[in-house]
Amino acid sequence: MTPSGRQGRKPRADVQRNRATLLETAQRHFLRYGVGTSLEAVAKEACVGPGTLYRHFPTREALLAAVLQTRSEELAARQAGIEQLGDPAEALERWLRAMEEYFSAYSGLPEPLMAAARAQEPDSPLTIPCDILITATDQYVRAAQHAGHVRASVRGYDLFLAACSLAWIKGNDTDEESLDRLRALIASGYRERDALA
Amino acid sequence: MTPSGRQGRKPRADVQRNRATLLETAQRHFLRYGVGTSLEAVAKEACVGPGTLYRHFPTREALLAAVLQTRSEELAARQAGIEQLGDPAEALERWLRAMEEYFSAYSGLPEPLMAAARAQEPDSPLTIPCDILITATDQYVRAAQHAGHVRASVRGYDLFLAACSLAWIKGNDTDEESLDRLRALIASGYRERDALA
DNA sequence: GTCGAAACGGATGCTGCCTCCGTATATCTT
DNA sequence: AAGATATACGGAGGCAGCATCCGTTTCGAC
Repeated sequence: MTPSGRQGRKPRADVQRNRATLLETAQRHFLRYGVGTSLEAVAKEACVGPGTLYRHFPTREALLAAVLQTRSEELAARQAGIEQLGDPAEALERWLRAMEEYFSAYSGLPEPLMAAARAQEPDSPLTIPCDILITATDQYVRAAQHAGHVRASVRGYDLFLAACSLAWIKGNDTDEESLDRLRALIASGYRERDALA
Repeated sequence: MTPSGRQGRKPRADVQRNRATLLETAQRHFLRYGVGTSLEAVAKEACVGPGTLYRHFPTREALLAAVLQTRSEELAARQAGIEQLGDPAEALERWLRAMEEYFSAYSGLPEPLMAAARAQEPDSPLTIPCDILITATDQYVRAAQHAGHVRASVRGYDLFLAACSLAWIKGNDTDEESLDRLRALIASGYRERDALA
């Protein structure tokens, strides 16, 4: 029998401390060097051995997912703000922008996200968060479609992919002007032509 | 004085042979494993030492550019065919599709292309080919704009980026159906709304 | 055949990944 | 307070890939 209900022993203090330090350090390194940064370097700067890092986070993706948890909460906060306004078209637009920024948090982030998004079985720790985002996007899309602002053929997944692409392009140091034109191009691609607006 | 006009010595035969074998092998490996494949493995399969590979192609990008040369010629051929038809809108559409396929030739190809595209100084062997493609795209765009089929705000570079993104998404094993919807979305983004048809 | 330039190729040093297991330590027991 | 034990630590080590350097080989010229 596993001691599932109550643990027979209080969890050790150093575990939580190390985990927190690792997450903090990893976030800094992802920010500075991208998601491909050396995990050994992260471990060293967190003053733990590589073994400890890998015990806490078995794969790079697991670490990434844990670090991303914080950002996800920020995104949720923005989501709450977005849903305040009644205009579904505006809401969709802002949501897409929020996702794009979320995806641009660290350079190289779009790749693992894409990989996780198409996996049906949650073999990656990123699959669940991705599915949540896709579902959320779909809801914004449906609302905007219902109000006649978005073409019927558009799926939430399509715009998820679009946001991912924009983040990818952004991560390649493309100038903001070109990005704005691309965003506009995509927007006028999903918007209904004879919108009531 | 350098013997620039004529070489003082006939080029060695093994040089050309090795180069050809390396290109052939590299193409196979890029095709099977993507542009990130192990260069050591390529050298080994081509029956040369790593030193030889690096002497012929100092960087991964140099090798990639050389391999891509072949594909470029195919693209040029398609371009010739495209310019036959008089419809500029159709021509642009086909050109974009051709570029997308070109970019999808090997998995991981879009990244170095993007990196090369934004470099102004040809520090990468891929910069020149990229500029050629962008210029070509711009010409197709202008022609289509002149005929009133494409919105005035669109630049060739924008659609180059779009094609690159599509290839990137494609390289992440996205299903063809979603890709088609994205292509349609982009197309209806750059097309003029009140087109003459 | 000999010579010299040119090219070869693999040994080498480096970085990063990931695992395994002897050691250290936090918590529990009495 | 001190021993017992589960739990976690950490770094050594094996592996793979990159990129270089230099002693050796090979090709072409004469």
